[in-house]
Amino acid sequence: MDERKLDVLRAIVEDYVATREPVGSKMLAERHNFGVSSATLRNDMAMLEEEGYIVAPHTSAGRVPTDKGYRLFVDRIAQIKPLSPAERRAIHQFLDTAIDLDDVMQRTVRLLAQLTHQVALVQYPTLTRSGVRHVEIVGLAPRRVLLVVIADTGRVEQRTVESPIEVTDEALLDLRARLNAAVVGKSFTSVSDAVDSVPAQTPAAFRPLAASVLATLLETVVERQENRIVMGGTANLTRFGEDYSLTMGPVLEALEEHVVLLRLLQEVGSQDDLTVRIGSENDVVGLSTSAVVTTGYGPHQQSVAHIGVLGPTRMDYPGTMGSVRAVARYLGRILSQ
Amino acid sequence: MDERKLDVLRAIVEDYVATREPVGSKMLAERHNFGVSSATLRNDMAMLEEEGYIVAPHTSAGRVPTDKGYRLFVDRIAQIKPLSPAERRAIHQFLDTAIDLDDVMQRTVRLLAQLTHQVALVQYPTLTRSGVRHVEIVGLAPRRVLLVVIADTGRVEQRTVESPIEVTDEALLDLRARLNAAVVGKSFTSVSDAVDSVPAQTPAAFRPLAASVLATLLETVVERQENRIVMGGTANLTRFGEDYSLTMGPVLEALEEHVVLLRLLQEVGSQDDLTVRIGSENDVVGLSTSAVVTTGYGPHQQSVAHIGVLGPTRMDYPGTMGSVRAVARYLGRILSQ
DNA sequence: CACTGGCACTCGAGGGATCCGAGTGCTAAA
DNA sequence: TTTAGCACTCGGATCCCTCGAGTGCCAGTG
Repeated sequence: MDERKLDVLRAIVEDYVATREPVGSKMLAERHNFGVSSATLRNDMAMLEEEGYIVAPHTSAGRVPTDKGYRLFVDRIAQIKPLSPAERRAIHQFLDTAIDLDDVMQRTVRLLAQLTHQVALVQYPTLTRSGVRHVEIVGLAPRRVLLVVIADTGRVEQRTVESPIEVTDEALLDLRARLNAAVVGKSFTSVSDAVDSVPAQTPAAFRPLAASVLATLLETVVERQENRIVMGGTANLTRFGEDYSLTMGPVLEALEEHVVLLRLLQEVGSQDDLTVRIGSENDVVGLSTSAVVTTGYGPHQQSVAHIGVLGPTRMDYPGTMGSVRAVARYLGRILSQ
Repeated sequence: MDERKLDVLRAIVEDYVATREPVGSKMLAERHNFGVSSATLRNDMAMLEEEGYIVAPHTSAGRVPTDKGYRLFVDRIAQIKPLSPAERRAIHQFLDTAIDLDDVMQRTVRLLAQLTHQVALVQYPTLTRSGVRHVEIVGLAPRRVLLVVIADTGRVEQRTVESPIEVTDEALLDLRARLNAAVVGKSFTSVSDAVDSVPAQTPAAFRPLAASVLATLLETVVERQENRIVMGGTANLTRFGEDYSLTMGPVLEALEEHVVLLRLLQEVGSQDDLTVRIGSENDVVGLSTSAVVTTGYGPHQQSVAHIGVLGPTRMDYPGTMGSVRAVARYLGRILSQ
């Protein structure tokens, strides 16, 4: 691929993102110092169009990047833009004052929305790769107990359990001790193996209770692994001009489906941490004019969940990628503590 | 106020809500059987306009209700529309299968959005009027413990506490027992009194730990009383025609401010359970063309939190009010269990 | 006194017709 | 390979006109 043609594509993407208007050969020659005439650029643009990187909305208008064009831009041209010192400071101030996990998630999502001027998505740390710090059982009623599982990421899951038998304090004490002995320190994925032997060891009188509690525990760690997602900045959707705002209905609908959100966040591309999916690359209906930038995060450089940003395909990729990466790193550092 | 003039206003509101277009005297005479001519209606409309209930967008257009007009409609004209059997069934099916409090809230918000085709808001049960079921303290690190407070509504609050002294199992056991003895069964508002005597009774060695845990406990019950709100159905904002969609930016912004949401939900009007705030009656910037319908809910007929719906002032008030009330009642019934 | 029919008037929406200019592709020359 | 020139296209803006729903007012009627 010709060096100058890449430059031309870069210029088209940047100008289009900045002005929201199709860019023509003349403007291009004026604003950038290519050292060649607009006629030459026209030739290059014709070739770019032939190869499918740009397209003209109609005959007498300039060119607009296609999804393929953005893809090439992201893959081969764009340099991830590092944050400004002011922005870095903002991250610190914003996140360091958080008081608990919920608060961290809330603040992260706001921060990300503010930095990128787009819709921010933050997934709670997944249980899969985290470990169990403590299991607590509390009697609520004669035949009902509350099961609380505390992960070492600070996340807490609770479920009520109906017991087939009357619950005594003695039974609770016994079961609590056995459970904690069995699972504390284990990873969530290995809980199922770890509790295998618990029923057998439990005194026969408590066994029905133990069985139902264990069943619920397994459900909790297996089924509800990656449940919660926080979203923010939806108001930013209106800031991209009418053409995008009008396609906003489907976008908002998609964003309300947790399943969809999870798919968006979790479909990670290569081993490269920063993933960008552009337009039709999202196989979600309604997001054909949207792009998603995601990355993993987690304590100690391992990825336990994802964060990301959604906006129009016509977005500032270098800046967005920089913000997402920076926030993810800082978030990981906070969770490491 | 003349009987027929009220009828005319009703017809104008209903037609305008249905068609989204200013209604003129002719249409009105055709569609409804007033038994009088359009000229008579014109006179009535002129009076209604003089009194500020309706207004003409421009000379040669029909009339549109003002906020004051909607207000009169809601106060004196509208009959709350009961749900259809199918809708009732939907509520049951939707809410009965919920597995925990989070799930109940999630499902409620979806349900409400679906029933009303608007933005639904659901506040978690407030702690203020609920009682403490259990307090749990778990050691996380030598100098850090996790405090978990379980309310009798099933809501769970957790906070980490930094301890000034090394935390021993013995200290935890002691403190846990004392705390639970002091506060279990008490309402959240009386917790502060209930724990007064705890530090004095605590062995001197544990007292610094007790102090910091207590401080956090009080913070939790006092400060974070009415924290969480779930929202859904924002995509419905796009379904009301362009004129409303274009004012959507400010609306979405308002909806992202938790403080604003809380204000919206909590500013209850009279003792009457169903509160409607129309247009400028919401002193929130950006909601001048929106209306909010809220009501309280809670177990055993007492109101511990609020739910509501937000949409354009041009909304189906009778239907919306019916849905909100029905969902609130059923939600209360579920929480009573 | 309330209602009605008639009438002149207003004014926004919609439908051409026209113009303008940014942008294009092509060709021939440097 | 690049450039200058040129004919051509076509969407957007502007203006103008018509159309019709809707209004207010007035004089007449039961």
